[in-house]
Amino acid sequence: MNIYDIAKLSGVSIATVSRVINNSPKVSEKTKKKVWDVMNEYDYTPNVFARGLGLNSVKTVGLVCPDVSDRYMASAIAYLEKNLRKYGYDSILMCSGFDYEGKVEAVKILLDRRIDAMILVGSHYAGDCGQNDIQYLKDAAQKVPVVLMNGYIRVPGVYCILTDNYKAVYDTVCNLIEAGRKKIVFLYDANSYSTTKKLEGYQDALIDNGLKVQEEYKVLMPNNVLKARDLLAKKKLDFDAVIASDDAMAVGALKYVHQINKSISEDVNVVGFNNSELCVCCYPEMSSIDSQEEELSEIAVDSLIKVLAGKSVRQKMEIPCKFIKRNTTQF
Amino acid sequence: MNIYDIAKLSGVSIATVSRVINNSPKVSEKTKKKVWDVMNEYDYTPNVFARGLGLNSVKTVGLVCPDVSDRYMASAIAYLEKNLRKYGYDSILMCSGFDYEGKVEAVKILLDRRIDAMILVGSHYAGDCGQNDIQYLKDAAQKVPVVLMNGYIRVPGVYCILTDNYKAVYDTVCNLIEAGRKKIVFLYDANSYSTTKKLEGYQDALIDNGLKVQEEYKVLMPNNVLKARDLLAKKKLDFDAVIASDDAMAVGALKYVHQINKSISEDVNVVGFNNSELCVCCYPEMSSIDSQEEELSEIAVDSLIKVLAGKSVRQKMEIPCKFIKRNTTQF
DNA sequence: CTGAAAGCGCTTACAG
DNA sequence: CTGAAAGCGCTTACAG
Repeated sequence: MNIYDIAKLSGVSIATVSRVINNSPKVSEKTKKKVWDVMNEYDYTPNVFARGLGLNSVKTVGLVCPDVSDRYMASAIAYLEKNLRKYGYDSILMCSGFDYEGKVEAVKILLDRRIDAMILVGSHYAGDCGQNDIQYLKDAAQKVPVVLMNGYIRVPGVYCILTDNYKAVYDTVCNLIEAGRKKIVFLYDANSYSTTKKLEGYQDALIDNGLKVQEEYKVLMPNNVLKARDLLAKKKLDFDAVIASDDAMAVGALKYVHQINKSISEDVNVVGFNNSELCVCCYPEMSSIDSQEEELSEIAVDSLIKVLAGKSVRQKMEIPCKFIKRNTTQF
Repeated sequence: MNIYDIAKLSGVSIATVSRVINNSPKVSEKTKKKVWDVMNEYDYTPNVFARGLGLNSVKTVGLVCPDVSDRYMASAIAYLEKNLRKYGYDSILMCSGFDYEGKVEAVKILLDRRIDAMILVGSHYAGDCGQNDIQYLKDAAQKVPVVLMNGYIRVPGVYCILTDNYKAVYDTVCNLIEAGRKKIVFLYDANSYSTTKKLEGYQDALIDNGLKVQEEYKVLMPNNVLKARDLLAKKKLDFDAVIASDDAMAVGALKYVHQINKSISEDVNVVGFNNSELCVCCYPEMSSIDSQEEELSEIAVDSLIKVLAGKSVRQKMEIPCKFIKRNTTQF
């Protein structure tokens, strides 16, 4: 069943059928209805490939993230898919991995599929692998609009939507210091854009409060509860507060504190990042900085739709994080 | 730049170019190389839409799950995407939600996109909404191969890959009873296929060990740590073991036990399901039943590829779960 | 408001 | 091993 069949059955030309499919205003209501009825009766669906050939688009956006099994990315992807669908866009998912090659390949596959736009989730696309490694994004942005969620690069055609991670960490560390903490550890798992911002916030807060930035207090580690715990145990660092770039490491730290029989809240404060369910699994429950995936996703999609409609949109949009204070962790 | 340009530039016909694109064995190595060189030089990529029109496929599979932000589904989707890509298939993601309408819509959108196959993740597609609600899957299976991950329905063209949830729970409950537990609670959050199997395993184990199945010990609740904890607190149930259909509820139970100053392991055993990172966040760490997403995803993709290649494949494939015993929970 | 016709860029059966 | 030609099923500028 194709457009010719429908045309024949409804006694019009294929041009007219095409117009009613695309809801063209130039068709009379009467013929519109006539054709619709036939299409419904025979359960006709236009062939996407043919439409694609004609229109050079099938309303698809590429969603790329290093790994959807990561809680943060999964939740972003979920919101994005939902929001995009509202506007009739389907989502092709690519888990690119964290390596440069994987990222380049994912972007290439998507471009070859003639997607209408691309949304990259997580700040691992903003050049954490070196200096010139965003060339592939620049190239991609020449072809389709590119949205970066939680990363920032100043490239025409790349729209960046992010939360203010610098400020979130800066403020938190200031609060910790005001509450009397002096030996504050920063745990992180990557050198991505957002992590770098968090690190800067951490360092600046220390400096602005007259504390020294100590190298051994900046700990790079796997983002994994048990590994984080054990690494801290091995290092035997002496600290009275922890802030981590993701919850899993923070929970690991919390467990370590437990292990050495210190009291969370009394002796040590622990703050996580991303406000995942992990925060309420541990004891005591853990404060965390919420990175607002839902809001970001919404802004990302709205902006993208505007861009696709030819409207102008700001190249960088930053919203504040939210500090989620759990009763049991006080400062 | 299209196939005509390449043909002209390499001095052959478009038929030949098409053949080298498709790596047809009928082309001489010499012309193959000649054409390849031109394609590479001009960075030519065949137009997917035109290919789609000609081949009636663009090597895409639809991935549908109720909600990717669920840990279990996210991890399955991640593995599926990765495995499918190995075979050159791209993945269109659809988060259908848990309602019937959403599921039907997701499947329809995918079918309209002329996907080559469909993989449904989670057992919510196996008819948890009523009796006749799998008609849309039957219809879909007429058009493309359908794979159900962790669900089972006996429908031609629907291939079901699942873990033996019944046995996993049955065995666990038997072990609990042998260890002296008598008041075993079962927590669950839905009436999906797999949950129903788990519930059956729970009940049969009780019966086979001469215990009574008590209705108040089967607790339907939201799959959420704090809500689970609070609901149990409100119910004031007296129990000495808990098994849940997902980790979050189990952790909630564990926290409740903590709250009433009972000892996990001494007084109460708690076992979760899906072996997520939540299990190691709580204290003490929690045992859980691993539902083998990675293995399932691999089998799912392998089977699908076979089906697409016209080979025959078993309609139902079931593998055992793995019990993950954490040191601190003993029985 | 409607139709005839060209065009989108491939694939492939057929002939050689 | 290679090419000419038809076909895949749409969209749309043009003419009326």
